[in-house]
Amino acid sequence: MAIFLSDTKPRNDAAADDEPAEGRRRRDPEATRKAIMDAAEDLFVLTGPAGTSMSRIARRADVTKSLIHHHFGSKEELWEAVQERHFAQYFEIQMALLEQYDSTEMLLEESLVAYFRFLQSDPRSVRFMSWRFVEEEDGQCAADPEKQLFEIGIQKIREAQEKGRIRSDLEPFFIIKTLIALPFAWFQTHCMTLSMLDSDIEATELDERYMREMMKIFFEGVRPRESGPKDG
Amino acid sequence: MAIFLSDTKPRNDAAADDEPAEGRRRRDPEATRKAIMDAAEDLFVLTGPAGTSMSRIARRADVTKSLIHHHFGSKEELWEAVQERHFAQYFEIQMALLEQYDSTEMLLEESLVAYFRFLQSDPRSVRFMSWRFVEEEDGQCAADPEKQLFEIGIQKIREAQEKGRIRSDLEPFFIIKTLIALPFAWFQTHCMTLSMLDSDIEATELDERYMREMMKIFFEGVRPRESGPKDG
DNA sequence: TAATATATTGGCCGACCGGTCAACAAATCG
DNA sequence: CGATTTGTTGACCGGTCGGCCAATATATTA
Repeated sequence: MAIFLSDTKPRNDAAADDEPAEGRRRRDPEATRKAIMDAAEDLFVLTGPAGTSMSRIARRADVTKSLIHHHFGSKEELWEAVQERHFAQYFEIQMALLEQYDSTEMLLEESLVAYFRFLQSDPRSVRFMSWRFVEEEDGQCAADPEKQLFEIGIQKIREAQEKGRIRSDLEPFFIIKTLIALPFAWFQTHCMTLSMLDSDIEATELDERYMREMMKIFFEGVRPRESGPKDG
Repeated sequence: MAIFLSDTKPRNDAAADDEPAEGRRRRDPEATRKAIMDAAEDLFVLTGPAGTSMSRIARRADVTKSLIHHHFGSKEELWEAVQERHFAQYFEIQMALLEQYDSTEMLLEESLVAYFRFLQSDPRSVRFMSWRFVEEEDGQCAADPEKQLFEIGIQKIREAQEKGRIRSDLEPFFIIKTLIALPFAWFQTHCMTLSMLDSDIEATELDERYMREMMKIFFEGVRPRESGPKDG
């Protein structure tokens, strides 16, 4: 139940040589905003917006609660700001990944591996997404950048289909959906998967094995067939 | 932001003909426990454990807060009781689905369709699972019934592999992982998917299309190959 | 029926919630 | 330099949180 999580963070570690010993740093609103968002992101990703209190964020960011309200307004606005910042860099990374994908040279395989590696290296993204899903209230519209990523991805897949790299009888949108689902669901259930299996298996090795199997299935599923499907 | 959700529920709707008008129902601890758990489940699934207050649950169940504590102890214990009850019936359904699967007669296809239909008909299960993922704290061990389901599923797939229905070069555990991931991720992101696409598409029709495409990919991926994989 | 057990209530607790406010201090600007 | 803006603070607000407790009403039992 209890999560150990230090609520205080050294804002600057022993680098105050040109500053008077008794004095505070001279104020720096940008750094303050960043410190608040960093602390908020740490806590939000861990306990979600409902489970995270403003005072906890303030303590962790080493500022007063009032200062958070001064910079961000309400808790919800802070949560949205943190989300925006996080997804901005998420979309940047994904966009870079997508743009370096060239249907004539780079295989879809590499994109899938890249996405898998990204989620593997950044579990926060998985949890962030999960909070969004679970938080979803009435209208919950998908973010515009997300649509944009999908549109580009769809176009790339369509090109690959025209070049005969991918089966043409599949709709690109759904291909992407499954392509995302496979790595995401793995890492979303990562903790429970580990606890279900023998604990002497290394997590990273398990990841590799899943990735291999997942890709075997996926790419056998999407690669073009020479002969039509036969039954009986 | 605001979710409309009536906090009170008629415990018995106008069926008090043999009861004195002024009197309360005579007490019924079983029914009370059920009423509390029903209300708690409604709210937990919607706003999560952290976002749901005991008083809200009490109001919705039409009992006092103290009564909840009397029957369940703490909020966490209530949350666990509700989880247990929900997963008990989830596992019961899944077990029934699994047991009717016969590798000689029933195809894996039908199991996948059945799972898809189940999640489609019961969005609460998706949200429940999601809360568990997101709530995960340190040890978070997988429930025993869950392991049991996996073990049976693995065995069924192994049988199918021996009968040549499924590729033998895939580990059954990972086959199940992907098999679950595909429908689950779809419904977890259902709301955002709908908002991303043109709103004139019917949700159920979209579900059907996803299911078809997902199954095309998955079963091309897991079905046995006559010839080995060729490259170049 | 009396005694006991338990389902149920309303009131209360201290802690904490998100948020506001006046005051102050450090930048900025004139 | 003085005036203004703005980052920052601590005290404080009403409200709600989860939980506790004594009292009461109903069932059960002896």
